[in-house]
Amino acid sequence: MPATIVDIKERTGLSLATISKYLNGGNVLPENKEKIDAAVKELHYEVNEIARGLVTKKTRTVGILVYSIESPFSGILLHHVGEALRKRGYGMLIVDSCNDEEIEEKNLKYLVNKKVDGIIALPVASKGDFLTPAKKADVPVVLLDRSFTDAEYDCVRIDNRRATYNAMKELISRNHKKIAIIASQKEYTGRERYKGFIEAMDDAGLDVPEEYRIYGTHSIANGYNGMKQLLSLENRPTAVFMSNYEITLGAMLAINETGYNSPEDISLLGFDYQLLFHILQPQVYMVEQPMKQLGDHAVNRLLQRIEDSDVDDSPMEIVLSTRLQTGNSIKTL
Amino acid sequence: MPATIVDIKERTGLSLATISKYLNGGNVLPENKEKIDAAVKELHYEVNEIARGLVTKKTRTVGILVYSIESPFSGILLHHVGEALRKRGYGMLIVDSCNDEEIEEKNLKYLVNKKVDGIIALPVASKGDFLTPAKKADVPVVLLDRSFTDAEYDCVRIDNRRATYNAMKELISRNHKKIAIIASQKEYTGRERYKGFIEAMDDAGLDVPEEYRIYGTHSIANGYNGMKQLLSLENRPTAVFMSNYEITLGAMLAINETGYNSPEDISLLGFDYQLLFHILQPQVYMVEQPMKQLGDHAVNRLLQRIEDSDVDDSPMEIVLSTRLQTGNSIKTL
DNA sequence: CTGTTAGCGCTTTCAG
DNA sequence: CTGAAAGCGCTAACAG
Repeated sequence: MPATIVDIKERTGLSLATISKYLNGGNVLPENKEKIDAAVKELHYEVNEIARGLVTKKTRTVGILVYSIESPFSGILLHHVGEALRKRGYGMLIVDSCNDEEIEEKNLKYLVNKKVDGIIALPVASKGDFLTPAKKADVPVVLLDRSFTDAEYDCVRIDNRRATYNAMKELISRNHKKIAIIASQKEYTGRERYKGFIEAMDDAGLDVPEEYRIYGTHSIANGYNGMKQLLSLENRPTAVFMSNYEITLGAMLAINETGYNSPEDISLLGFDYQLLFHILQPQVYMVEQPMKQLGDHAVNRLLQRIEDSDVDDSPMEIVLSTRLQTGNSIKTL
Repeated sequence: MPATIVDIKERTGLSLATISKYLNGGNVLPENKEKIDAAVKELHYEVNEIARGLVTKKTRTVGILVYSIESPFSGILLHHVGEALRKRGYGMLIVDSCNDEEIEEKNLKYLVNKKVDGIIALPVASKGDFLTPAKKADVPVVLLDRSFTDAEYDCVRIDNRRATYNAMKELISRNHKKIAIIASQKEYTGRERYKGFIEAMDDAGLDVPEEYRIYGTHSIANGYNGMKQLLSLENRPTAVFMSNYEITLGAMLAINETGYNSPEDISLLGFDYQLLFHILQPQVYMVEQPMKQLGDHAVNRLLQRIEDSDVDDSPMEIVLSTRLQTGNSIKTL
């Protein structure tokens, strides 16, 4: 039903080529310009992006593959990604993997079939196999927040290991020796942060007994159960490092329920700062990621690959730095 | 570079029509079936959805127009919407209005030009004017969470006014008389909840002095500043109703900072339950919305309009019920 | 600057 | 059941 370029042709008597050219920013006689403008207005003409995409082989759409759209962390990241894309004239086709690798695999194919110009992926899987269809179809992919062990794709992220290592100094320098960790072994970020933790402890000559290592998933449940378990130990740790937002929430829930207090009974160090942690008592020390920069860099790198034909083709990691948001959740021993 | 149906034609010797028919579930001789399957596999053929869309005039994509993708509330809703769409074979093209009406207007046009089959809108604007391009292009729209005064579009939501009215009974029946409100006059939901509040107070014969009415936006800042203001009044209220998630967060931040306690010094009633409120002290009484049902109903209604040609055409409101999540933030006077 | 022509990759008549 | 041919709405040569 909507007007097409042919309707404009009939209305103005001009040729398709002239109209198309003008509509795409080309030059035409002022007289024709007016004619076209008038027809466009009267007919409420809007380009059919589908038809355009078929011939240009560009959709000006970037596919976003996100492990979970529900997580507040990804929400904030997507906001920045979307803003950066919008400013450069791109839209985003978001697919939610619901933390499920099978769904993720299907979603990836869906994006490729939709002919997105590129993909920004916050993957569930820890290997890049599922990205093969994109590679085959020559669709560039930039990983965001989460990387794979083999650096086959561009990736924009923080140095999770180092960020954790440095944050741990806060606990160690304040004389904590019995430090436990609740982390994820399922997610890339959780594993990296775990390594940073272990390194920091090793370098400080501190032992981490098995019972101090809660190594599950990035979930509220893991934080909750993990903290309960730690608090019930005979030899209770004096401090706990929690490797992400959800774990931190869950852990604090457990502390509240069991009647312990932080930092009196237990000191806390978390990851993924959000405004929310201002209103919790205590205010938790948190490693904060530069969300806007992460989104901006991912978009820049992807559009570079899409728009510059002669871009440096080798995979590239962009690693941004973090800061430690201080609070009052750590007691000096 | 990817294989097309023509490549399959050359490989199998069959005609385009036959291949297309089979690929779309039609019947062909078993012999040909095998040939096509083999070719598809060898060539890694995948349909070009763009080309298909151009001829079928269906993209199997639903546009999502969301006021802010950053809000945890919308994140959860989008998760459910996405899941429901995926199960029915649709994808979602999400555009983020960043709480800005101008962006929203442009985004709407973008979706229409992208030829989405339908749109689910969580609008910023409080009037439906900006949706005209969708109407003109015959793209069905279902509003979600937020409605307009004139019921021109389908809408799936809760009864904000009644939900507030009923929740207020909890405060009123526990003898609170000096009850303040922090709400939004910018958003539809805020205004409706404000009305429900006023009605409840009126019916209880309770007065709401001007200084008890903080009427700004749904933001952490409004909650924070509003609560500070209320706490500094000479004639302090004994209870406060907060009209959404962000306001509740901000208000609790203010309470924590000023050293007051809830429920001892002030009783609290909020809106938009989230797991997070379990770990705050006190646990706030919250009106909880049926998120999954909201998403499911929005998708069902939209797909009905898209797929059933002879659907009841008149705009329809689907209003779901809420429940009150109890906590310990209300003192009985 | 303008117009003609030929597709993009697919589905869909309509004959055979 | 199969194939030939037309065309979705647009852009991209290439002439004029």
